[in-house]
Amino acid sequence: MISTSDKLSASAQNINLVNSACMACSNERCLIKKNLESSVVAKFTEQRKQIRCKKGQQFIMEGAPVTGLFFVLQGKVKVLRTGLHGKEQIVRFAKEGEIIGHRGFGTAEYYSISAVAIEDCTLCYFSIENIQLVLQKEPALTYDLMLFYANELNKSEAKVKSLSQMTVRERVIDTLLYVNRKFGQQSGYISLLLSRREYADYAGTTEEQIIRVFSALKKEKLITTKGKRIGIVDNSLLKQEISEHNFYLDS
Amino acid sequence: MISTSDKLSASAQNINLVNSACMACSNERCLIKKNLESSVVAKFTEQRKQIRCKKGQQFIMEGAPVTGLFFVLQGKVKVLRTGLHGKEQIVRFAKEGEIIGHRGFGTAEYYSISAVAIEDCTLCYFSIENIQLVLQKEPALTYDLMLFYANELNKSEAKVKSLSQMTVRERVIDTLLYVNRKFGQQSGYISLLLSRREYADYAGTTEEQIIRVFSALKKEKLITTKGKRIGIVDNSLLKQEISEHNFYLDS
DNA sequence: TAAAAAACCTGTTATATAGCAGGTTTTTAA
DNA sequence: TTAAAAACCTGCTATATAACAGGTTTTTTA
Repeated sequence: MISTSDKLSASAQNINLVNSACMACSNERCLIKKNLESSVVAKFTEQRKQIRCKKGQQFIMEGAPVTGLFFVLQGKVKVLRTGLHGKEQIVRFAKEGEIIGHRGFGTAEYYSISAVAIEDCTLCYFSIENIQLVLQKEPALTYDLMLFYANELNKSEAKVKSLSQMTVRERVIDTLLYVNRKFGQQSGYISLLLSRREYADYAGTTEEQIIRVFSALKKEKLITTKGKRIGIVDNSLLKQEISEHNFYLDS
Repeated sequence: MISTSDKLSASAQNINLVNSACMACSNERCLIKKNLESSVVAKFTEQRKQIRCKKGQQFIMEGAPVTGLFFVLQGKVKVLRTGLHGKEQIVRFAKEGEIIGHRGFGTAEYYSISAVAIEDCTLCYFSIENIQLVLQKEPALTYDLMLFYANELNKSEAKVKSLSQMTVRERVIDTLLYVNRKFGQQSGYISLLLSRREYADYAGTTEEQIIRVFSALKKEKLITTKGKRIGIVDNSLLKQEISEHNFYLDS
């Protein structure tokens, strides 16, 4: 078994080359990028591996042993877990700068989620051993990661609340607002192209219900649709409808 | 405005006295206790405040500004958030050694939950400023706290899954197993005394449903009841019934 | 220990939502 | 460009669960 410190120094000759990859990276929200002034973190990024993923490709398998952490360099990803009777549940969507696979951190031996590219992606990969090493050496990064987890926890609990207290229509609206907030619109339609089924898997309902609610919202001129594309027409009215549920998390 | 470092040195004369409180503490699972060998953490515990709470008393108010973190020294606590139409939702139950109020950490300005003592409690309190100070100085503690958050996140997402994919009966069983796992039984009944309403608020259903499921489980000789007291008769059969939902989290 | 309050229970009804079936449109790929 | 596949849509039905109402038992408190 090769020790982790060996690995960390193994590719010393690549420092400039690989560092420049992170240095040149424009994902300001990336935790690694944010802590790059630390020499420990900078050295850590030598161990970074870059992975390309085609649309539809799965790069984390639920139940597989946890080997490392992924950061989205470019592209969009859906994070999901397989539920009862194979029904898949979409946990969240991720874009540039976001961490994936952190749920398996620490105690968990196996990934509790799967991750699938919803468009062609470039991913940064770090092994668990390297991460644990750098976290022990760089408290600022650990602190940032802790805050990230705290934030994720808040979002997850907001979802618990939404599932247990919102109607299907409200959850669909909540989902639309979430996707729009996160990915924005381009020429009048949400930039993230999802099937009705995927909306359902995120909102915790069925395809048919999504279709029904979309139809209703369209009739009420709150959204427009064109095939799979969804456009938000009246954001504030949609927000208003779920405002009683303490909608305040920018998740 | 008094600087935080001033506060940390203010009660230097109490070191032995106050430290001994944490030193003598028997909550081995407490993160503070676990990191007490660090002099930074030991010094930090000087700032600990002890609070007593009567049964039913609320010590964190949803929406109030975040001032600090609580640790349960003794007693049992329910953590809840107020939902739509005043319907309360119980997020979790806490016992000795557990952290409360961490959800407000970092970005959040206001507590997203309330905390109420379900029996007489003794709490340890630390202000946010002191905690942030000690976290910056003691990476091991930060790391532990990070893992704690990661774990909480897993539990929360397990709950998302349970809410969206389990039937009411399954959720009730899940709740019974959770409470039993966490608080155990005494003379044949679960040590935590909850009303049917509280079970409902945790399981995400209504009082009536809880009562119906309890009746059914009683008829099937899986549990016994005596007033509010619930006894688990056949743990393994109950587990079996929800096993398809990947029941593996000791939350 | 008696009165009041809280908690518990059961039957009935209402309703939101899931599931099914069969059709149409859109997208993908040969 | 056309065929096949995937995605979308609508009406109908089934069903799990919530809500209501009115009663009983248990617990609390004065």
